[in-house]
Parts: sequence; structure tokens; C-alpha cells
Amino acid sequence: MSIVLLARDLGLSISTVSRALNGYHDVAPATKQRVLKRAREIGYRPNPGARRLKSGRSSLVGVILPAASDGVRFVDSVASSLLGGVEVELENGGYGLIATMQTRNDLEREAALYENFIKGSWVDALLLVRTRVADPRVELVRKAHIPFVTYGRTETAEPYAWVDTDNEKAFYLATLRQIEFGHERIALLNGPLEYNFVRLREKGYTRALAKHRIAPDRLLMLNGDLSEVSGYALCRSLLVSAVPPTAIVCATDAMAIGAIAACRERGMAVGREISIAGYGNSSASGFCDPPLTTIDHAVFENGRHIGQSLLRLLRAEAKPADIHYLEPVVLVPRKSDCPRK
Amino acid sequence: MSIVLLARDLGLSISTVSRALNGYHDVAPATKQRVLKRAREIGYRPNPGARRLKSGRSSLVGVILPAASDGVRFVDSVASSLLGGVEVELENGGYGLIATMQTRNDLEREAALYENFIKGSWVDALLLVRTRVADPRVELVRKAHIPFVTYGRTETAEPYAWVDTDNEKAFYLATLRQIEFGHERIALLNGPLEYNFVRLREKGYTRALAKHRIAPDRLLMLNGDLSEVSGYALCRSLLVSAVPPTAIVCATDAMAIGAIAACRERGMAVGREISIAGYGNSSASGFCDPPLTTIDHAVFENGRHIGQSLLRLLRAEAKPADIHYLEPVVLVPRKSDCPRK
DNA sequence: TAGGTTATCAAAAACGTTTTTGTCAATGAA
DNA sequence: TTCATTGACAAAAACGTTTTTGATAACCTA
Repeated sequence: MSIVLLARDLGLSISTVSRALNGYHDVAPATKQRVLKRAREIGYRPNPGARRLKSGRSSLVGVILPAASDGVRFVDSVASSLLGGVEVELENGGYGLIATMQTRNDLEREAALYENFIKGSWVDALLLVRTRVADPRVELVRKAHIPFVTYGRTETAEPYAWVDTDNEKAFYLATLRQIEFGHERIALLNGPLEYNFVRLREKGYTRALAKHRIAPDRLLMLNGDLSEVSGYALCRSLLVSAVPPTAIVCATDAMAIGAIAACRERGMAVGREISIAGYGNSSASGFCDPPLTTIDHAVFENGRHIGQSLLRLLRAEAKPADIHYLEPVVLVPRKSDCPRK
Repeated sequence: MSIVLLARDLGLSISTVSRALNGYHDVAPATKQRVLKRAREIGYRPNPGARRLKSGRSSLVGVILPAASDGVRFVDSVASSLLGGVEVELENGGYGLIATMQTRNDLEREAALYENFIKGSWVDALLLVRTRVADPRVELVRKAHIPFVTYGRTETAEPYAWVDTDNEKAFYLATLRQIEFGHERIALLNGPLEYNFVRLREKGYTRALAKHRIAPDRLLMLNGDLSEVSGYALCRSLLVSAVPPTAIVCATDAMAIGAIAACRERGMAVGREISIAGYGNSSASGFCDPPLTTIDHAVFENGRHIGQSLLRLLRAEAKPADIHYLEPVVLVPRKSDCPRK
């Protein structure tokens, strides 16, 4: 019974106090200040449950973090920076960010989890991460009429708000660099095809090849799970093949590090005899041997864009169709790639 | 108005439906089944706001993830596995896990964040991660009379519930191994001293030295920020010193990878001329050159223990003083360490 | 001065639960 | 037979807000 105590203390009615606190215009500036001051003194904190029950709003944006399965641990790789950026922006707008984990990742469980999150009116808006090519979550959330922004795009008819890194450009650039180095047999160590960014990276890769009239070779386009183990195993299989590649571009730095290990095992000097590039500019990438040529993408900045977009959606300042942001990438040349020998 | 609709549909009173749903014993087994069945059919979902408002409980456990500052990115390193384990156990007990981010990490902001989380009755219990030697959060949460479990210990008079990895043992083992290799000048590349696990690792290190009557050298005990960059810089400074160490144990695999890079830069063969060990058994540790000797600790298992502990606390099956769990560690020998040459 | 605006505040009705307190019949013991 | 006990359900009062609707006085305008 907190607002009534505050109201009693001030000699005002509950409704006036409530309206003062919520910035309505039918309360005298003087009283408003008085209420605000006293509320701060007394340490008044509106009960979120009551507020949510009555208004249906929670002042919270939610995100469900995908399970750490098949080596694709979203939380590990980028979430920290991304969510940091989101949080910073939301804070300015008076919103908070809450996350919950998704332990299993079968479709039914996933749908149930999102349903619960939305129907329970836990959040006013949603952030969807790690989008897949065909992603039922987008339809699910849209139908719930709750604002949302995706990090990464997906294939859907209706327009929706998205923020993404320029995955295609990244692999266009990485592949182009190898071609300019004189390589023709360039392998792509990619992730699971269900993810949209995986498709985009493949597209960038093939576009670069096409530009230089190099026929893409299906045998050089391998899909793993983004981990070091996977990079190692795939690279190994490439090296023992009839006509091994002279360059390899990898979907993650982790895969590249695995690939480097495989090359080392076979006595191949990476950065001299074979050319390898990663993606992500992870903290380890600058310290492996040889230092990894990779792609830097501004994850924190992406987070900030997402935060701003969510705010605009929540304030109805923009429609989903207006919110499309593609973050540029930049190639970080180091020592792991080299001209064809 | 959901429960009233369900009640009307069933021809029962709201209170009976509520009590049936919540497993009270003053409702006939037959009616209870009928209510449960119909609730499922109709897709009834109790409004969490209303429930929380009335009962004060939320069926949620909260965790505030520390800021990604000074290279110590908790989310990145272990959170994924740890929280996964927590979630799995909580799920069995009918509880959910929500996390929120802590963008800044000054003490005032932190206190305010925790206050808000608790006073807003967002959660029924709390998980405290990345404990410091002197950690005001423990007192703060205790005063709020809300159950909590810490991941990692802290210095405090009152008993509290904790789950921890055996950091001291880990570094006792790692250091002992170097001593058995014949090393005497063994450096410790550690993290920020404010963290409790950092102290414990130092303690394990000095205990191993003491056992073999090796005088600890303050100049060999360096503190950085757990990142590759930090490991690189600290190792570099060691190598140019008057009497460089012949072995280095590092607080994280990342630091060890940085250290390896520094050695390589100076033309020193890690695993032959100098002995290096890491901690954490990160996915990269098996693929760097040379593969890293490290310590494996069961983070997911730790998470499960935390989840179980929280449940016992919430059900008043145990007192905080009863909950102390120290997860054993195991040394993973690989190629980065070696006998003194 | 009469009538209509406007500015400022208050009353009261929700929001959807949980929980306390009844009610009423059926059962048991004396 | 009577009175207490129990088993199964219902009424109604909260929980702490927000929001709709009213009320009062002060202020204009004609």
C-alpha cells in the first residue's frame, strides 16, 4: 500500500499522486515537483506487479537466449556486447532489459516459451536473436501484436524491423581478398544452413567468386557448427582430398583456429603455404599463431541500434517497415592469409 | 478476466478454481481433475502480474549479469553453461530464471540495481555471480530477507549459501605440476585482486610453493584482467626481467594464449623452453599451439547445484548455512608445459 | 453578470489473482 | 437424537496501481 501512504503523507489523493508521477498535464507544476521530491525522499517505488496488472505494460523488453547447443553458443560469442548496447539505449528511454534462457531448442518448446513470455505480459517488446532462414518466431510474435526487432534477417513476406551485420559484404570482401591473392580453390567453412547469416555469408562468397568467373565448387563449401572442433574436422577432410584448397575462409574465428590446428598437424605453414581467414575479430584472434586475418563487426553498436529501434517502436515513432539497419564490417588484415604460392 | 471465465465455464466459483489450480486440499479430487483438464484445453495462463501483486511471489529466480568491463566478461566465459544448468534444475521445481544486465559497475549503481530488483519483487530468490572478496551485495540481499545462492565465496561473518569451484585446489595442482617438472621460478598471471577466486588461486599457488619450500617471489605474481591482451603484456614484462620464470600458470586460458603469443614473439618454444598452463579448458585451449595444459571445471554441474540449492532454499528445506558445495576440478595435461630444461 | 472554459484535484472503478472467512450438507460420536 | 467435526465449495476482501469520470473553483468572454 505504498502509493496511498505517499498520498496520505502529501495530503493528496492517490490519483493526483499517480498522475503527477506519470507526467500527466492536469497536475499543477508545483504539486508535481512536491510529489516527485517526496517520492524520492521516501524511496517510493511503484509496485511493478500492480502497474503491470492495471496498465498491461511492464516497461521491459525481453530477449530469449537460445540454447547452447551444437556449438553455437550465442551467449558466449556476442550476447555480452550486444545486450550491453541494447541495455544502454533502453535505459535512456526508461525501459529495462530482461533475458531468459532457452534450454532446449525443439520448435514446440520454443513456441511455448515465447507464448508464455508474451501472454504473461512479461514484456512490452521483444528482441529476437539468431534468426533462421525460416523463423516461426517472427510470425508468432507479430501475431501477438507486440513490437519486436530482430538481430539478423529472415525470410518472410511481411515487413519487420531488423538490425543486422553485413554478413554478405563481409564474406564478399574476405573471398575477394583471397582471389586477389591469386587463389582459385577457396574453401568456405560455414555454419548450419538453417541460420540466415550462414546463407548470407555463402552468398557473399559465391558473389565474389562469380565476379571473377570462378566456378563455385560444392566440395569446397562445407557446413559445421562454428566451433573449433568443427573447423578442425572440416579442414582436415579438405586437406586429405584430391585437390585441396589453397585458401579457406571461415564463418567464425573459432573455426579458423580449428582449421589452423588441422593445417599445423599436417605440417602446413598457415599464412605461407595456405591462406586462412576468420570472422568476428574475437579477442583470441590476434594472439593465435599466425595472428588471424578476420572481419570486425561492431556488435556493441548493433546493440545500440537495436535499443534505439525498440524505443522508436514502443513510442510509435516508427513502423516496423521503417526500421532496417545494416551495420558495415571492416576487414582486419593480419598474418594468417597470404598469396598463392 | 481469465480465471472468472474459466470458473464460469466450469460452473464453479473463482476461489475453487484457484484452489484447485494451486493444489489445495479442500477441493474434491474429481473437481480438481476437471478444472485442470479444462484449464489446459482453454489455454488458461494465470496473469503473472496479478499473481505477484496478490501473493507477492513471482516464481522467478533472478541474476544480474556483471558488466563486460575490464576484460572480465562473465557472460562470455561461463554464464552460458552455468545459467543453463541453473535453468534446467529450476524448471523442474516450477521456477523460471530471468537475467538482467549491469551496464556500469560502480557500487552505487549496483546497489540501486539490486534494490530495484528485490523491492520490485521481481524475483523470489537471487543468484549472485562473480563474488568479490568484500562483497556488499551479500549483506544487501540478506537484509532483504530473500533467499540467495552465490557462485563463488566471499568474506563475511554470517553464514550464507554458496556453490563454488575449487579454485585453490586447481592452482595448487597446476603449480605442483610445475614444481614436479623441476621448475622453481614459477610465475602466476592472475586476475584483479578484488575477486575472491583470484585470492583463492593465489592461495593455491603459494601453498604448493610452500609445500616444497620455495619462497614466493612477489615479482612473479602479476595481476591483469584475465584477457589475452593482459596475458600477453604481463608475460612480456616477465620475459625481459632480470631472472625470467621458467614456468607460468595463468588464471584463464585467454591469458595463457596471450602469454604464449608473447613467448613466440621472443622466439621461445612454449612446451619445450618454457612451461605454460591455463585454466578453464575453453574450447580454444585444445587448438592453440601448443595445445594448452589447463584445468577443467564443471560449470554446467555447478549450475545444476546452484539450481538445486535455490529450490531447497525456496522450499525452506534447508538453511543457507547448510548449503556449501565445492566442485572438484581436474587437470587436463596437454603440450604447453614441460620439464625445466 | 451569466455562461462556458480551463486548471487542478478527488472518487471510484477496475486489473486478475490469492486468501481469509463463511456456508452448508454429510458424517461421526455420544 | 443431538452436537461437533469434516469435506467441499463460495463470497468477498484484499494486493497497489492506472484511468475514467466528476467536482470545484478560478478564469475568461460577451
